[in-house]
Amino acid sequence: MNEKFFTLPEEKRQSIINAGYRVFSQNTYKKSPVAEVASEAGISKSLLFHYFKNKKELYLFLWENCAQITIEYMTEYGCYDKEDFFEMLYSGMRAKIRIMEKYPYMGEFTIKAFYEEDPEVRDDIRKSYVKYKSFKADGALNRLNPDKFVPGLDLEMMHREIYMAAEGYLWEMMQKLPIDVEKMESDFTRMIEFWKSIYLKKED
Amino acid sequence: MNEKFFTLPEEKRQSIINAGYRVFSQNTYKKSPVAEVASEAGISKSLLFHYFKNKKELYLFLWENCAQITIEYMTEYGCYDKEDFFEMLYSGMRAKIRIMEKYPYMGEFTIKAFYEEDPEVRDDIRKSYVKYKSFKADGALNRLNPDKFVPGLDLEMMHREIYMAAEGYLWEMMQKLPIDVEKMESDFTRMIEFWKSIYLKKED
DNA sequence: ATGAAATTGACCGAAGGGGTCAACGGAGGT
DNA sequence: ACCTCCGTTGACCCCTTCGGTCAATTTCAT
Repeated sequence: MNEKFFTLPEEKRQSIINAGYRVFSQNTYKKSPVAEVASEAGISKSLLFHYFKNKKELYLFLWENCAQITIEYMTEYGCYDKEDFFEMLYSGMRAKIRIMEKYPYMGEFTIKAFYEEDPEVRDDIRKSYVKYKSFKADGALNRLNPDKFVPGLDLEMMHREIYMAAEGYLWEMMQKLPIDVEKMESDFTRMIEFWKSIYLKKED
Repeated sequence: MNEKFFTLPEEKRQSIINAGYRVFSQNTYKKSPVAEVASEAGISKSLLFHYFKNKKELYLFLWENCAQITIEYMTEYGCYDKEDFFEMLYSGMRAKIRIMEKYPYMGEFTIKAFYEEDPEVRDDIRKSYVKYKSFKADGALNRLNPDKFVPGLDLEMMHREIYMAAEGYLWEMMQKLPIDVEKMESDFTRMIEFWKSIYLKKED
């Protein structure tokens, strides 16, 4: 891929990347027209082929970029170094919302790419995935201190439940782009407050 | 559309329908090849065009069929006539799982069709949607009796929370087809038990 | 003005798309 | 044995789309 791409003004690079995520997230790899990416980014197809030597390279760049972005934001919002469970939840959510704000279709692209079956890219996707897998912020369950929660609570169920509700909410939001960042933050904050109110032990 | 389609053996009709849902759920209307539907259903393209006079007719039939199926299952599982909130949740879930079992891609197709922008079908989709809208099993919130729940609980939040968790779970399941009906039922049952345990007032 | 870099429109060959149609083959009637 | 009907198909048509190239034009710093 052409190094010139990285010297492009932020705005232009952004629009190319987002056009890519949009197109590839709504079509399979094979049926995603490079021309559509170009025109949506406001440049000619020829120029796009000037930055990326072919469709595959563009696609794989976008894929690698997902991981980069995610790690970058997660680090910035301190998702890796929170002690308290709800704190971690909160910062994770904020990171995710910011990503959605800047790259609305990245989430869907990630999933679609992960399950992509086209032999032209499948193996590269798989290979690159294991490389980044270790960055996942797992082990939140172990960090839960049972003393803080209502007695007898099934912590694993609670964790699953919260996780799924968050997924469900994000999924719902993704259906009707563009997203409303303000609303999402306040919705999520309310939800976390709600969870705290029912799951945390009352100290009275 | 050709009436002969309805006299087809159940199995064959099924496979055509499912092939249709699969293809149209993973591509936009325009980029869904009729030939792919046919070959996946195990028949020739010509024969498919014998049953449906063109692509649009096939697509709209599948769309109408979604509503039919949904209403049929919801009725069969008594989703419209349950009094208790958790009972309703349970029967709704069972209906949904059975649908997913028989028509794995119907859910995704419904959403995709709903947001389809292609001028060739958009208006028909919209029009047909309002026709069925009234069948939605709404108003579950009003049916909630606050006395049965823990004092001070925000019922609306609880409702939203449960709804989103269910969505999140179903979405997760849909990513890795084919579905495991047994597992889904037991997962869901456990989740409902969990919700009951934390939201319902303890009578001791 | 000049040369290099950025950017494009026109173009190409291949593939894929919706839809048609003549023909095939088997079941049933005579 | 022959005909007829009908479910079914493969080959075909014509048009569009796609990935990728390239010569030509525009932009811009010097």
